[in-house]
Amino acid sequence: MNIGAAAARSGVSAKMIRYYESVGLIGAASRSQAGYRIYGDADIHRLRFIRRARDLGFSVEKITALLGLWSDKGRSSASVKSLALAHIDEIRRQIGELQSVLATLEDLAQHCHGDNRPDCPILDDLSHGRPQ
Amino acid sequence: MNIGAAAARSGVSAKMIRYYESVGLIGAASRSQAGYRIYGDADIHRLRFIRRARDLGFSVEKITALLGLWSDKGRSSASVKSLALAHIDEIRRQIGELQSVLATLEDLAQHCHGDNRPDCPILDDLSHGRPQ
DNA sequence: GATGGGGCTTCCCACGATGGGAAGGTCAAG
DNA sequence: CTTGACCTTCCCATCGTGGGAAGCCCCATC
Repeated sequence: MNIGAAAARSGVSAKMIRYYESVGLIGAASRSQAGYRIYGDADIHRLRFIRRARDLGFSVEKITALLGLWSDKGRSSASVKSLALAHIDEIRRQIGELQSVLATLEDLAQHCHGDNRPDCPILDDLSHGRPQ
Repeated sequence: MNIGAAAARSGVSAKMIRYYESVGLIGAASRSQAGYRIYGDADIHRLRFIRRARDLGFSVEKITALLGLWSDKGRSSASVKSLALAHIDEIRRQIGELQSVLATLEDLAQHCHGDNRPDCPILDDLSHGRPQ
């Protein structure tokens, strides 16, 4: 299977497959006589794993660790879980930050009458760091 | 005031002040005879505005629009509010995505016993796209 | 007046993950 | 054999930020 077919079957673009190879997330694919990369079912499986993990927000670096645990038959589920929990904490932190920003903006927008007058608490806040 | 002092007083690094100038977010600063950038209180004010807006997650592009409205005495608060509301929607969307990912990960982590056995629903999900 | 240290300048590079595109080789169908 | 789709490598761009080098400038201290 060429890289295009592998991309279609894995949901990872050809561009990204080459990129993942360049950063060592997947090993160098074997090549045809013409130099085309050749992939098998195991590669598709691995690429789908990567795709799913990316969708869940894991960085390439974290996925490297996950892939190591995935292929390590003797690993403990505890080590996988700790990676997942760390990621969960990170996401919770991001959500918290966004919610804080959101609350500020909602508050500002609520106090902005939004008509044709130029007075605007939003700009006042941006300008002075404090409402009014 | 030189760029270092302006950075200290605005909370925007000297690097970023030069960057904002290069992308047109702030005008080119006047220069001393030696070529040093010179800033005044109005510039500090503008930089603080930018800093605050960045903290609230506005992109440089959006800040360009906000700055335009800020300096336009005849603008309506409605136009500012619509920018803010669009940003609010964007943040809500981001929070929603993160919450969806979080729910998935929490579910997976909850079903991973996290002991020394190798069975791990997290890796199973990443591997097959569906638990088990 | 010389010297040193810190600040300023511009320019290049890096991040992370992704896409775009050019130039050139290859394959398969007609 | 031609044509079009596919593959290769290489470079560039994104977005906002930081690091660092080479070279000039300013001020204080000796």
